[in-house]
Amino acid sequence: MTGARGYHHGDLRRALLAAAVQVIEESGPGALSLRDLARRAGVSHAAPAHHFGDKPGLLTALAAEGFDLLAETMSDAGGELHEAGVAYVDFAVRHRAHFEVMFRPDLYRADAPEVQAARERAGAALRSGVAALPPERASAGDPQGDALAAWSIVHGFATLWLAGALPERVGDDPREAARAVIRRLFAAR
Amino acid sequence: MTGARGYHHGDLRRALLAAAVQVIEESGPGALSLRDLARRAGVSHAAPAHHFGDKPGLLTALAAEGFDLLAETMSDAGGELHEAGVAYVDFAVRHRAHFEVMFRPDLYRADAPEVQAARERAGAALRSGVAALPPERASAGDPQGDALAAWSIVHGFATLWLAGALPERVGDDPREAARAVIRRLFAAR
DNA sequence: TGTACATCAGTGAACGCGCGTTCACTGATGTAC
DNA sequence: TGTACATCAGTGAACGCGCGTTCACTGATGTAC
Repeated sequence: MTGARGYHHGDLRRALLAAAVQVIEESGPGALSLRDLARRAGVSHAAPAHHFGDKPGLLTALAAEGFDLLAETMSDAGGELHEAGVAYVDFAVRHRAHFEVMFRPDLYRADAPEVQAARERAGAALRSGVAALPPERASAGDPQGDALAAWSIVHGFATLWLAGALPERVGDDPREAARAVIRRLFAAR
Repeated sequence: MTGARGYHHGDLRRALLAAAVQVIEESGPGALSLRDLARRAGVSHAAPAHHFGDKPGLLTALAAEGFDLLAETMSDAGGELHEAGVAYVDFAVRHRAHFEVMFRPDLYRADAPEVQAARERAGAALRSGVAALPPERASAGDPQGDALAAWSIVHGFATLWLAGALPERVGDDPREAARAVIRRLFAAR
């Protein structure tokens, strides 16, 4: 089943998504073309349409996969908000292609049910981290404000990191640098 | 000089930049083509090359203009960090096209001197806001950490706002919502 | 005030390219009997 | 165990399109004398 050869590819869908990730990491989502992906997967140029219809279709699949992966990564962080935040940044850096697509809703069909569901799972992971904050670190009665602040700070850090906008001084370990920034937001008061 | 007609456009450079802003706001930077901009400016398709050479050249000019405008906006906020942060978000929302390009360095020549200089001015505005923080709101001895946290949180908030990723509950006034988030970061402790 | 000339902004025809889309097709696989 | 048939993944030729780039050009403007 996996790795099959010949007329039928075996797992063209996965191969196309993997090729898309590679292209996006190299040159951004703007450089994506279905013909190019087909070429990279060693398949005729019309084959991708069989699986995804069109480019937004493919990116919708990529975004859904991304939100799923993000939700999983954050949940695995142990229910602690600081760690979930570090996991968020780590996800963005390690899955930069997914991350870039996920937050550019003009590129895909953000209202697709599989995207909505996966996005909701990621949101739940964030909220559960906020709920686990010890009282002296939370804003009394404003968990939504805490969630928005936490999301903003990790999202901003990740985005700036990926854009190469941060000064060298920040270092080359995104997890460590992110941890310091998050700690700053949730210092006890 | 301005508004001239006939063979010579008068201010084609400005007209092309304005058209680019419009296209980016409508469809993102990926949709940009020099031929389309020429069409919108009512000029032959080869004219843009006279002013910008190529697409990255045009976007370099746009990015430089953006960083300049951002530096100006933040400086005008009165030297107070909270207000500079609000101004940052406000800039992103009001000049969304500039903002989107500025932080996608693969689209333009980020090492162009006019970009570097304008970016440095914006950075200075941020640092001066941090320097003006009252001691009970700052991290003793870590102004760079404060600056990074502040930048991350406003950048993240702005980005999420522009991506339409925030829940409705946040409201429709980005300045007000941003202020609450920034206050959360710099609460006295 | 007039003339000659240099400079420069914008023109328009031509080119080659990669793209998405369509469509009749063919090869492989699975299933019914 | 064998045959017939349905289904589905992938093919390959063809199309029209918008793009960037090149290049000899022309119209407008400014300046020297």
